[in-house]
Amino acid sequence: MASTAPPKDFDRLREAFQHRFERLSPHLRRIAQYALGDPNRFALQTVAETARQIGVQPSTLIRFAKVFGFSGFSEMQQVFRLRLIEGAPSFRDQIHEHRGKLEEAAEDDPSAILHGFADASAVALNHLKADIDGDALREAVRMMDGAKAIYVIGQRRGFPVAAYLAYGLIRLEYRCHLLDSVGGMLPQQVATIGADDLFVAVSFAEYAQPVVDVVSDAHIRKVPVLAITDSMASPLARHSSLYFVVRDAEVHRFRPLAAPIVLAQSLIIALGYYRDARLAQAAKGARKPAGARARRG
Amino acid sequence: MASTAPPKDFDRLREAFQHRFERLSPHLRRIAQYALGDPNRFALQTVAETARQIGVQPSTLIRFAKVFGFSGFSEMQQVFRLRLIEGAPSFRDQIHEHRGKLEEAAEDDPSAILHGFADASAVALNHLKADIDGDALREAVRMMDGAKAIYVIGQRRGFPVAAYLAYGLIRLEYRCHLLDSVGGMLPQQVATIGADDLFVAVSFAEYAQPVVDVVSDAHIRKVPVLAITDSMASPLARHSSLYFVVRDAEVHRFRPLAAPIVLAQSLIIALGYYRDARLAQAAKGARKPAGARARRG
DNA sequence: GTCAAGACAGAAAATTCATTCCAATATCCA
DNA sequence: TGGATATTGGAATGAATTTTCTGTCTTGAC
Repeated sequence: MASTAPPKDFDRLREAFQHRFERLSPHLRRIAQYALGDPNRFALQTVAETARQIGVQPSTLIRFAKVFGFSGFSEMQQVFRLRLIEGAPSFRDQIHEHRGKLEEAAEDDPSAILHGFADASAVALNHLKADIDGDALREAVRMMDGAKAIYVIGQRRGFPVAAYLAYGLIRLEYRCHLLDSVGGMLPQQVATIGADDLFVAVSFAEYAQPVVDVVSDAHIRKVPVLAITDSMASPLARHSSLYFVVRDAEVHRFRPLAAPIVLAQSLIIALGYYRDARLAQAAKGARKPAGARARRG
Repeated sequence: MASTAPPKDFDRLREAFQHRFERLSPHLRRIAQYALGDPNRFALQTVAETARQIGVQPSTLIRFAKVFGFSGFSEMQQVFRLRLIEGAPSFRDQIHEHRGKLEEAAEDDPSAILHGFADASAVALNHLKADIDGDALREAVRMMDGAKAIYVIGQRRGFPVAAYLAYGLIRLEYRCHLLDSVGGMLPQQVATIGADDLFVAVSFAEYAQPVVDVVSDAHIRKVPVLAITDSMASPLARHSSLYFVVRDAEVHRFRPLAAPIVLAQSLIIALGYYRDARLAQAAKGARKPAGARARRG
């Protein structure tokens, strides 16, 4: 076994785990993963408990410790325990420490910026809960589920949201295309979209012109449009069949994206349940009259 | 002995300690004091160790536990240990509580899904505030500001975050490229990145292989890598110069993106302030010796 | 001043736990 | 395909730790 001196502090041990990870056997890898993935639990559980959770034998844990130069598991676990005692002085203290200087002198303290921005985002999430109408969500889900194909567009600040929507839709196995303007063929792409498709647009002030153009074009051509935007007065709101307004207060000259992202995720989740329910219904209905035809290739 | 049901969570136990403190015998008081004064240590030490530190006999600790309705010392210590495992008292409990009533009763109610998911995201934001180290943020900002060019990559769930980072960096007028795999030239693109550039990677479990490959390739070639991922055990953590771990609990089979998004936004904001400060400094320094040359084309 | 009730110390017992060792299995190389 | 090496599984062992138990001490009341 490795006779090198065992790492005595957590950071070194973590580095050792990460450094030797590739050279470890499968079981030992899983141990390393578990230990780094949930170090607190690892610090407190007994060998038997941890072994059972990982799905290895207790003896494997001892071997693991010895590979890294410890005399046994307990000695290695001690490093994890010390981190808990000394490393994290106290959650409570840290929070209080920041709360004092939170609102004011934030500019040169990244940590304060993070705290402030996270708080602002949390506020935005509360606004979201209050603002979004349940019926509108239901209708949006129906629109997405019923579309032959879904085209998603968003630029600048809206692009991440659009990207998530496209990702989620594809994960749910909907036919979905994220319209970037790679190749500069955006208008031509949009021209192929029909009335039984769905257009999903995400745009916030100041509204990116291509998105506005594409949406109003779609609207004229009777393509249903679902919009996520930041004001009822937005050009997207005017030209869409259904839209969600997500208010965001500006913080540090930036607007939180948390609220629209959460809205997008919620839409995807709701759509997933909706589709599952529809499929279950269809399967049940089809079983009696026409035989087993619940799934088709 | 008190035959009342023992407090099962830390907050209740703490209250019980405080409430009955005056009525305790001297030794039991000292135990209560020690336990609340250094709960982490109390959670980790053995009966013998704690007894020696307090200056009482081990059996006194068992009696202490029984006074509060526990079957023995170990059972009481378990409450202290759970607190450490689950992080700050509230976070995980909140998620679990909400998960119970919100996740189940919600399937056909999009509004409930939105509320539940927004709450879960808010919890994730609290995690974020507690987890992210201020020094690491500072270092990340320095890395970004000092890089000749910044390359951002992220796929699947990480793509929206990567997209936001790229957007923010470009808005701040940093030289930045978002690496999508359009055209399938990803490895070749990466091969052109040098040691004075910076690589920013965003990836969560299950880690998209191209991102992992690209990061480990960059790491080998000594290109600094800044990673945003979800575990210390992540392959990104292994191969990066600096990484942020953003934990989030799965809700409705989807993981909230709010926390990594907020982290990304905070990084951009902090970077903006940092650059402004640097430029102001440079302008002031340059004004005297060499005339007005604060900005260069 | 004595008695009673609770608190405490310390050793002994019981339980739990980490560790060891060997057999069995899987993996790799020829 | 066969052998060799590395890896894993599982029961047995031994150490450590919690818990129990009994006797002693302190405290307060009558």
